[in-house]
Amino acid sequence: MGVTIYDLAREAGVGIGTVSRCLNNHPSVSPETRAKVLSVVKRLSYQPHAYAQRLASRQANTISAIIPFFTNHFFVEVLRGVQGKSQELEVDLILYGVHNADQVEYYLKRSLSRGHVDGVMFFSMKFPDSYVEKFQQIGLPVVLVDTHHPLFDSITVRNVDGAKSAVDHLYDLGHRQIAMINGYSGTRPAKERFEGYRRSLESHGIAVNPEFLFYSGKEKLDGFSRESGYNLMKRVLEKRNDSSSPSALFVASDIQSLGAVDAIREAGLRIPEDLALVSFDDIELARHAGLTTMRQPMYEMGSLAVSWLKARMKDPDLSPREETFLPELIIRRSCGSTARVTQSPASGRGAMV
Amino acid sequence: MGVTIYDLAREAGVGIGTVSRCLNNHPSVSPETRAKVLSVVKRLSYQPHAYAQRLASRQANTISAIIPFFTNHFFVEVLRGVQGKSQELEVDLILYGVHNADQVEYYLKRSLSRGHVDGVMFFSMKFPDSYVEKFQQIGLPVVLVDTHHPLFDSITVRNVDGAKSAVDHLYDLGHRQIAMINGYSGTRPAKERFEGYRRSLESHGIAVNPEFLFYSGKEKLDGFSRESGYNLMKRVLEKRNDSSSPSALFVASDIQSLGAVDAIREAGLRIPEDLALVSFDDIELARHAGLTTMRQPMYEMGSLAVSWLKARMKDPDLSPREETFLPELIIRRSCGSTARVTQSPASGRGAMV
DNA sequence: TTGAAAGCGCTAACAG
DNA sequence: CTGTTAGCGCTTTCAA
Repeated sequence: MGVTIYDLAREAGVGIGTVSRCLNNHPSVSPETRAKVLSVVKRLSYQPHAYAQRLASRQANTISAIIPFFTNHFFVEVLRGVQGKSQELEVDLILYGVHNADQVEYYLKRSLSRGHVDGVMFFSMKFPDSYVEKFQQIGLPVVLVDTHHPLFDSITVRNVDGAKSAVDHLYDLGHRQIAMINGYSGTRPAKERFEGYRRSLESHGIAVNPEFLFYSGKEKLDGFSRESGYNLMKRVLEKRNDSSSPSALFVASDIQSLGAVDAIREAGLRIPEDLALVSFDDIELARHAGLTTMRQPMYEMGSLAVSWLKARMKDPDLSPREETFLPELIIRRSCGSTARVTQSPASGRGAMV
Repeated sequence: MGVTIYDLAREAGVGIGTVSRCLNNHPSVSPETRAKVLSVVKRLSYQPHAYAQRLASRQANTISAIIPFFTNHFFVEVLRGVQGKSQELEVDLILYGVHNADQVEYYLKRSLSRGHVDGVMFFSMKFPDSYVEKFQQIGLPVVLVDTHHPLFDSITVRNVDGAKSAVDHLYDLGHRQIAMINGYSGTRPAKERFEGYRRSLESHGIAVNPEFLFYSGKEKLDGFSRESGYNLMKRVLEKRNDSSSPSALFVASDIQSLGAVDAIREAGLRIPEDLALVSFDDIELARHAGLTTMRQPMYEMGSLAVSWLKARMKDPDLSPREETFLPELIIRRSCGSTARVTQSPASGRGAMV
């Protein structure tokens, strides 16, 4: 069906080894032979057979990304980074989008299949213990993003420092009664972001007021949802008549913040005059809604993951690396800062047609 | 390094052919032999080598998707559909995200590489003429989504009908002075959406008023951008003092509509009281912003693309198929309809953590 | 029902 | 510098 190196060899009057060498830029080929072969390559519009190459050379030149698809915005940005770097490095990217827990194992198994991929990136989910041994054994490189395991490379965000900056910012704006809306307390981001909140207050000599802590239960998406933000904000507002009511809130995620905004508006209150808000993530909707937030460098994380994977593919015995990214404060309207970053009203990112 | 069928054969005391038959559920294997082999398979935790299989069986069980990454929202939804269906059908999905025109050719070439993929899906861009012949020649299945070519399967949206519905809706709400903000007139969506606009007015006995037509130039993203919407709306508002000013607008895309909203707000006007808006696409931001719009069934389009590709892989000689999806009117706040669909305030789709 | 053997198209080691 | 040869791990005839 297709043109093979045998065809090329016959046509050019050389051996297949020579053809292969030409194709792979091997140094020891005379310029004339090379020219001759390459002209035949062009004439017959030869295309190498990817899998034959991969079988013979014993590398797939392909990596896979196992990434949750339900966390809307994060994955999009990260994926951009992954995709951009994969292309730059000329490796193929197999995308495994996870919608539920079962799929994780399925994809892990699939990636494990010998020769299938040279490495896998695993995002935002707990890496199953039952698989770490398998990967170690096979020696298949793994890079973890937004999650952590001591035996693998991992790229995470400094939630504690980020949260602290967020709350510091609120403090700097004069707020002293700062409440927090959080996700499910069993999750790492919830724990760490609370820790940052705690540290900030502590550093300013303010005790954490348990009345000011609003955790979601173990619900859908661990409470990192618009619904949860809405409901928790309702609770915040109910308590408002008490002696000391918060003048500002640190919300653990933008998506919750969006729900909180709905609740605040419903109650006829103004942001930031009545209640200032700072949240976390900087998803695209946050920009649109004017939320002050802590930006996670998602693109960069995705991109770095690919670079690391590639490095590890070259040298599998590197000891596990860790990189932590510091979130950046993005000042918009919701916090009431006068040091607001000016934004042109028409700064959309792109349109679909 | 890995366990091969030779190991299995030796261990089970049979030939490799038999092992292969067991693995592939070939009927002519005795139950005992099968059991014996399969137990060895399990014991040695054998994993087939994907590329060896693919080389020998001459099919890749992999498809690729060449999809623009700059059109933020559309691609995300479509990708969800593609990914979901790929998984259901157990084919691997190679993702080629396009950021600029050059990449298109690169990826096309890459997909063309013999044996690499069994089929390719091509989204939202003009399929280069220079490549249609190549694909035809190699017989590599292609499915086009949100774009069209007579020689390939294509899945598109009925822009004309959708636009007509949008404008009909405005008419039904009592508007008679309906202007249109459009993208660059050279693009298919711009042409078709205008055509729908025209037909709607015509069917109601209203002549198209050239003064009411606002086209963007051939700028970034062909004018399907927030900036363009903003700028065109400014022009609309400047003309407002004239004898007959529009009471409603049909905007060719949500993203432009978002820019238009900015401009309207800046002018101190209200939506929908002073100006009603209906747009097109139903990107996620549209929901958030309360835009009435025509929803494109993006997930379904992605999903169908994979199904079709698979069908064509089975039977390459099918004649080209076409499917057109009818956009659905999603009523929100921007049009001022009282028949508004009720929406819980907290209906976010998902959070990142 | 089964084993042996011939590819699939390529890379890479080995002679020359 | 170049041709030959031996795999890579699997599928698939073809005999037995």
